[in-house]
Amino acid sequence: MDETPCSACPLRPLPLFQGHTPEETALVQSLKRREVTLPANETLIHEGQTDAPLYTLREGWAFRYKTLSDGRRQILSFLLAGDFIGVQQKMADAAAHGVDTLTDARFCVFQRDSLWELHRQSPTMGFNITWLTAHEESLVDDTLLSVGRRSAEERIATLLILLFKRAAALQPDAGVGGVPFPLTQQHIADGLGLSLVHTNKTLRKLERRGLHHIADARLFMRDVRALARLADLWGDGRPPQRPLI
Amino acid sequence: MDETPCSACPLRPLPLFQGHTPEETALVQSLKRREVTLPANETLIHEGQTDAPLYTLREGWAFRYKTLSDGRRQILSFLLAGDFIGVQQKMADAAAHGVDTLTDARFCVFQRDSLWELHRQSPTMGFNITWLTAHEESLVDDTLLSVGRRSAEERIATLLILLFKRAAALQPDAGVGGVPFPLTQQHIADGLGLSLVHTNKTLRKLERRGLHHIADARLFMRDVRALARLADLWGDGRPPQRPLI
DNA sequence: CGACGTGTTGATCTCTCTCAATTAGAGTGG
DNA sequence: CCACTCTAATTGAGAGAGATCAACACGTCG
Repeated sequence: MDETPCSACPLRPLPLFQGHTPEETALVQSLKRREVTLPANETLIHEGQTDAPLYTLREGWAFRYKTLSDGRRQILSFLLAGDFIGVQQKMADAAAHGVDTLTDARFCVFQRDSLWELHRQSPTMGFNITWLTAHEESLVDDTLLSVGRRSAEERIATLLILLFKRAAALQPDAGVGGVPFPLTQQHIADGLGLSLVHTNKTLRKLERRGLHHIADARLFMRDVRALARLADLWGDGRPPQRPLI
Repeated sequence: MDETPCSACPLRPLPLFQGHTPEETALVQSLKRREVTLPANETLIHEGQTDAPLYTLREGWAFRYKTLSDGRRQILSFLLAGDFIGVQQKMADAAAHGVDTLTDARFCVFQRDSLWELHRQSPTMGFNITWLTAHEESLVDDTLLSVGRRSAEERIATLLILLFKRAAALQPDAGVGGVPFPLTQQHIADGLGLSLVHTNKTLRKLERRGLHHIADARLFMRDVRALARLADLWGDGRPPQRPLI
């Protein structure tokens, strides 16, 4: 219906999408099939679904997840505007992951074989895809480090910092007045491998200490330094210290 | 020195590498710089190193990992012959991961920009790279599900099954006499977000129950069904049950 | 108004961690 | 051949972070 052409995509001004030639934009446009909008808390891709098309998240928040047969759920990553969805879906000998929305969301839909067409017709775009895929993986790597080796406090501090960064990068003012934060505590718990109750208690503890504040689906960072210290994160570049012991 | 040409690469007969044309093989050969061999328990890529070249693991086992500044380590994935190393390294705003060998290992070394050359000169190969990268991520996804939501017993069962599958796929007899298993219990612990002691106790419990057996760096599966039940894994395709509650 | 989803808090319970000690093998040097 | 050292595996005991159970508060909505 009221679909935006790729050439006027609101995501184009973002740093990530700089440098696309008009031809490349036209190519993407030609592969795009349609757009879909979904309300919050709906399923875009069902777990185990194998024939899902390729999506791009144009607006809103979503997340990828896997569940065990008894219902335990692990959120694998959160998806923000500009993220790719479904590259991993292809040819899974292991069952794939599901994708649900966190907010009302709008997706661009591409045919499954667009991935190949993109590679074939534009090596540059193809290269970008691998880069994006690799980058996606590095997000999961970070989460795995958290879930595997950080305490609850540290995990939450890490999540807040990383999500804040990503959300702030999407808005011009870089988040001075806070950034959108549509996750419920259940989502945080499922993203960090914690129970809902313990997530709540830890979140409250950090908030009471004045490290952050969450209200009306917005996240405010009150003491990034303290959070970063907790998270054992140093913006860019790790300090030159090696394991001390 | 005694380097094998790509056309005679021992990995070529594997299903993953079928279907490469002679031209594609020649292209890879032209981008290959050299080979390196490393003894067991050595570092191929240091954590935080940003200028690492691209590698292919030709023979042996290795693993990717991240550590916190106090020494806590999380193994992100295990690498077997045929695996790609270093695609994620590029342009990391977060510090990258390290790569260590588990056994004596042999790597093929490619220039950093080979990734781009490959895309430019052969869309097919470029497409394969994204596919491989996406597949790598799905391995990490699986581990994240384990570490986030499975109990110690379940995690170990899952790891044994998945590693057995991968190792068996690399040998003609499909692992009837067991497969190589060069991990120490510390590696298992670091790969599953467990402590060494608890890993040992859980491993022994499963072994005493007759589910598996590890000896002389080899893994024998004694009761795959029981392990799969524990792991909540069903070979291919998830049973049609939805979360029950 | 009752039902529901989300957040909050207190009280147990338990899985897993940490600490400590021992065993077994491989390698080294005398 | 035998101390000596190192690494990996093993086992017991006690401690603790986080899970589970149970209530309750609050806002939204049909």
